[in-house]
This record gives sequence, structure tokens and C-alpha cells, in this order.
Amino acid sequence: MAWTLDSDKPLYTQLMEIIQMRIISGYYQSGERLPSVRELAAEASVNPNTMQKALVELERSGLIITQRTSGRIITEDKELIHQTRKQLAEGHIQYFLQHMEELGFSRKEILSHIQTFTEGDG
Amino acid sequence: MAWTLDSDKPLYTQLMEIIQMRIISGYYQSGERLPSVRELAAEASVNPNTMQKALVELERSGLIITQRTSGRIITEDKELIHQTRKQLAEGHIQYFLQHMEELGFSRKEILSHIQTFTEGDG
Amino acid sequence: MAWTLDSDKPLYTQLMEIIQMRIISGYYQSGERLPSVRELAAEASVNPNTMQKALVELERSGLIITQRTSGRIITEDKELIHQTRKQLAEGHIQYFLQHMEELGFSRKEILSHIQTFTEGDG
Amino acid sequence: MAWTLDSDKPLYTQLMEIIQMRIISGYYQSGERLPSVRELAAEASVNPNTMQKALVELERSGLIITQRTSGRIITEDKELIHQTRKQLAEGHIQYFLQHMEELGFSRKEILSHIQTFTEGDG
DNA sequence: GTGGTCTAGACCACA
DNA sequence: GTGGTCTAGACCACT
Repeated sequence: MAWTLDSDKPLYTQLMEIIQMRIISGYYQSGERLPSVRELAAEASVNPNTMQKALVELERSGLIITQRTSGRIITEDKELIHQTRKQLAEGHIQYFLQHMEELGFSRKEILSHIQTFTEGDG
Repeated sequence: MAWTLDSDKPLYTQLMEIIQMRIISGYYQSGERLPSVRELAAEASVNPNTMQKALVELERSGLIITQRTSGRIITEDKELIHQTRKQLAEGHIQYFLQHMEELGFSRKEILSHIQTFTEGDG
Repeated sequence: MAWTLDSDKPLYTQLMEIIQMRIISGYYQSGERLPSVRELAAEASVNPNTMQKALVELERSGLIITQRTSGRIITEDKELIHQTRKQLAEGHIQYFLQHMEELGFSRKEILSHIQTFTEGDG
Repeated sequence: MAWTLDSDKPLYTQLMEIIQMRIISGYYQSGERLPSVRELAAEASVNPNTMQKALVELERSGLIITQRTSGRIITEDKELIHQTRKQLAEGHIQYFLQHMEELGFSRKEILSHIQTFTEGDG
């Protein structure tokens, strides 16, 4: 949730993902006003233009809506937020399973590995 | 396993990954001679320089070895191949679990989703 | 004719155009008193300042006239109203023809397309 | 077809439209390589970043395709080019007819006006 | 040499 | 004060 940025991916991409997670997790509530570009940029310690680009991209997904001169709000379409979460999850699952299978792991092995990991951590 | 390349990641990175997978999966056998740069480049429809760069990078990992006069061979160190496979798998698992948790899925939910997917496919 | 506003153009511009259309169409009659700024603003659900700006701009065109004490009235110059309508129409026609020709349509094609459309609708 | 820019719309929007017209009209041929961002920017006398923004937007429509480090090409999907032309034309026609009717012109009057204009010019 | 990203700093229209 | 646009100039990865 913090503004942890690395340098192997474009900043604006990472900013998008962080804000997206904040919306999905409810940190930014549906219908609420998003902090201004300048505030967000200061928070994340990036140039306002970079944050601007991230927000424009996010707008395309419909998660945030720009109101010409009165800031941006989080969509009130809770279903969209839910769908986004679901799509991200399915994407991760498919990507994961595909790559594990390419590495030659059977479904059973994958499951048992996951279980080992989850037990290990908690 | 095919030479499926997209344009949002560097070509040489993708080539590396494909060849690495071919080694791990046994498509290229331990100790065998790798096709020439020109052959591989033709196969993948890329510039030989690009394929060259991929192979040089792969050499650093030790999976392939250049022999002064007779091309490149796959390492005979089967343990290295095994280790590489294991590291890739663990990387995938950690990445996957971390992101699923960020999306707010509990360990139980993750497991059940995985099971649903694996059942769904076969 | 309704107060349908989108957010990609300035609000005051859109308000101007709507009121202008209401005058041209006779919804607001020549010589009549225009509703007060507050009423119009309430009707359109905008800030009175925004409506005010729209009216001030409209005054420049002469279609509405401010009377010191008794609000604003629609011009009694029916010829002006007529001229405005004509100018708008000619503007639309020129804009339309120019862009259709840029798209490579001949005059004949344009006419036949228009006919198809008008037949299609009624 | 020239780089005629005015200041009431964003430059990048106008650049987009000009390039789009050049593609539709065949000035830039399907499958051909587009001049580099820097060249186009110099041609149009705008900052390369501004031209870049225009091209990124155009890419979204699919009319041009970016090849990571070897420039951009015009799509080879001639059907897409054709569709784009058609959509633009229909948009213009609908916009035109709607506004003329709001001004109180009947379909017959619209047609006769168009004819007058087309005869007048050629 | 190509596109992509980022910063810094400025100006504008709008509400 | 808000978002939007634009410029100038820099650096980077890739081919």
C-alpha cells in the first residue's frame, strides 16, 4: 500500500497499480474524492506529470472519473471494482498455473507446494 | 515452447526465457549441442545479433557453455538445471501468493480458487 | 432542449448553446422576460456563477438584453434571431461539407448519404 | 493535409486528426513506415513530446503500430482504415442532421441547402 | 537512431 | 485550487 517504487518498470505503471490496489482494497472508497494530482505526486515523490499520466491511464479503465475542474472521484460502480479485482485474480492464477506447468509441475505438485508455503508463513 | 514473442518486453529477454524453458523441460538435453546462433535466429525470426545477446546472457547463468571451436552445449550439470527449475518455481509461488494477498484473498480462498481452476481444466 | 451537459466542454459554453437554441426555436419568445439567473441555475443544476457567465456571453451576441432593474429579456429584434439561426446553419453546412470532402466523399456521394439517412429515420 | 494548427483545441488532438486523415486518404500507405516522432514533430513544428502523445493516442485506435525500436508502421488492416473512414463520415452526418433539425430545418430544407452549396462551389 | 520515460517549470481555462 | 497542455531537455534500453 505504500509508495514503493522500483526502477525496472515505468513509474507511471507502478503508480497505476498502487492506486488500483487502494481502490480495490477500499483504502479509497467508492464515490470518494481522490487527492489532487499534486498531492498524490508529492505523496509518492514523483513529478506531477508522471502522476497525471498514471491517473489518465486509470481513467480509461473506468475506476476513476475526472470532473473537469473539481478533482477526480472513485467510480460509484462497485460492480466494476469487484470485477476488476476478480479479473486481476484470475489473471494471476492463470499466469501462475501456466508457468508452473511449463516448468513441468503437475496440478497436484502445484497444490502441495502452495500448501507448504502457506503453512510456512502462517 | 514455440517462439511466441510479443513486443512489450525486450526480445532478447523473451528468447532467453524460451531457451531456458527448453533446457529445463529437456527439449534440449543436458550435454547436447545447441543449434547455431544463425539457426536459432532463423527459427525464431529474429536478428542474429539479438539471439546472440540472449545466448550470452544465458551463459552467465551457466546453463549453456561456449566451446571455442564447436559451438555451444547445454551444461552437463544436471543439478544446476534442477536448481534453476526450483528457483523459478519458488519465484512464481511467492510472486503469486503476495499478489493474491494484496488483492485480499485469504490462504484458504487462494487454495480453493486454484483447485477450481485445475479441476476446470482437466 | 433539456439541460443535458457533458463534461468535456466548458459548462458555460453548453449553457449558452442551450439557451441560444431555446431562443431560436421560440421556446423563449422574442420580447419575453428570461427566468432569473438563480432560477436558470437551479433548473440546470449548475452554480449560479456559471450560469451568469453564460448569460453575459450571450448578451454580447445581442440575443438577450439586461435591464437595469427588471432582469433580462429576449431581444425584440426578430431579424437578429433569424440571422443567428441562418449563420449557425451555414456554419454547420460548411463544416460538414469540408470534413466530408476531406474524407474523400464527392458531392454526389454526400447527397446520397444524407438521403439514405433521412429516409432511414422517417 | 498541411500542419495547420489553431489554438482552440489541444495540439495533440489536432495532430492526431491530421495523421488520421493522412492514413485514410492514403498519404501514408497501409503497411508503410511512419516518419519518426522527431521527424514528424519537426515537420509540424511542435515539441516531440506533443507529437508522441498524439501517436500514442492514435495507436490506441489501432491505426498505427509501434515496433519497439524500429519505428511505427501504419496498420495493414485495410478494413480498419475503411471502417474508421466510415465511422467518421457517419459521425459527421448524424451530428450535422441533429443540429440542423434542432435549428428547425426539415429534411427537405436540409437537402436543398446542401444542393445550393454544392452547386455554388463547383 | 528509434521509441519510451521522466523531470522541471510554465501557462491556461474553469468553477 | 483543480486538471490539462505544452515545452525543453535529459537519459535509457533496444536493434
